[in-house]
Amino acid sequence: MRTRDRIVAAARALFNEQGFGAVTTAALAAQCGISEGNLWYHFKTKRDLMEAVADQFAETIDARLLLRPDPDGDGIADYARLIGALMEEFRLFRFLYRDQAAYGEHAPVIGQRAPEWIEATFAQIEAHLARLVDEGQLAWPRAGLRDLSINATIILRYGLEHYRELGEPTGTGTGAVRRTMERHLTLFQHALEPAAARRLRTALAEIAEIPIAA
Amino acid sequence: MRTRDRIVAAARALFNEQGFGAVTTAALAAQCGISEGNLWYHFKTKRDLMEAVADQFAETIDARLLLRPDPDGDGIADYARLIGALMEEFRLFRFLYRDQAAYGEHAPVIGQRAPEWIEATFAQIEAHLARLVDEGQLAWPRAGLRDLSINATIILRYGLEHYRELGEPTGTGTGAVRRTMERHLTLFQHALEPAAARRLRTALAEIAEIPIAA
DNA sequence: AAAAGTTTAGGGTGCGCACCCTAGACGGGC
DNA sequence: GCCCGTCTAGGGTGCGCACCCTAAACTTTT
Repeated sequence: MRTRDRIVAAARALFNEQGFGAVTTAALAAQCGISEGNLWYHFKTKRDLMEAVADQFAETIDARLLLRPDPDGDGIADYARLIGALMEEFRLFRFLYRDQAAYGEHAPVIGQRAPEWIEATFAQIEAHLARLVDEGQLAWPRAGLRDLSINATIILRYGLEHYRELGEPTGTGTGAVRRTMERHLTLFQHALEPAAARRLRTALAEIAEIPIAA
Repeated sequence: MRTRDRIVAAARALFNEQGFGAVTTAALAAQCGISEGNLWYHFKTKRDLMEAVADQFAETIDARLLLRPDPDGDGIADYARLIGALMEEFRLFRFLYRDQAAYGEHAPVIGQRAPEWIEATFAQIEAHLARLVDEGQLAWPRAGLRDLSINATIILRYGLEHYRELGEPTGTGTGAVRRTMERHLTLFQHALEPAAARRLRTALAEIAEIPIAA
């Protein structure tokens, strides 16, 4: 891996743990096992580094937003795939999801595009849920799918913070990701066809075991 | 109002807007219309000031946690009262609710008590919802009330951030508070007796108009 | 082998910020 | 009038941090 990429990855991880402001360039250089001078060779300012992370964030979101329910596929599997991708994103860029509006100042791409991303995410989830309704796996009024999508997004997104504040560990392997996904299921599991509910639960449990690209 | 109290109130408001770290003591003094020296007369360190705000936070939560559904009262009114108190708290101490775990380092009371507060909040909401079930106003399985309470807490709590990120104004008078409360209603309004749903909606709308102690 | 790119080590700067210090002014209570 | 508490003004310090600089060493590419 190129040094520059290693720096961006380490920065993202440290920002997730401590927040952007609390991570010193000295600590970051040490984490990468490089000299601070080398950090400055690759990035002119700390803000440039933030923008590199933000660009990755944008790319990740753009790629995820391409996910669509397959018309000839399996709605449950497609939905699980989407939720898995979302959770991965929330974890990879946790500091940005913790207080995204505040980072808009540091990285213009975020400030400009956050609203559109959020709306597109709701629409994406809604499309997947609508597929479940079409397949007879979910009994939910069409008019209520948007609200369900929004609520699901909020629950998934803030789930890890929720467990963190309860004093529970939230890192990989702790079960927090699985619990977060299960929590979001409580929004609509009563309206799922029982076998579909079981399949979805199983699919999400498998996804929860996949470690993220640290 | 005593200067010390004015300082604490101004600090809380500025921390809500900018976060603790981004508020300089110089800016705070200016906001209070006092000299910086006077700020240091009242508080030895910035952290002492943080702790004063945190103490208020703790008191507010402890007082709110005393709210109980009145056995001889009206479940809907009691529930609205609780939700109103919660929303007020989320707004008064918005910065602490934005990233509460991170503030545990600055103010020990938060770090030590956050888990217990959160659990108590769930139980409180659950008790109020159970009352609605008992009164026949809400059709919800008793076993599902805890999940509903948790989800409601998360939605209410992060609702303002949600609108903020959509680029919508969230201050007093913008309708964001009302929309947040309505959003949480989408979790269970389909299970509310129709007249009860209308009454609750009306009660929450009235609460949303009450400005918070700036 | 030479050129280009990357990295190190070690010194440094400038700035922002929390906080200190001091003498004196002012206001309220006795 | 005295005492005490509160506040001001204006000067300051020390520290943490992002970032700079430079020569040399090392690695990769041509």
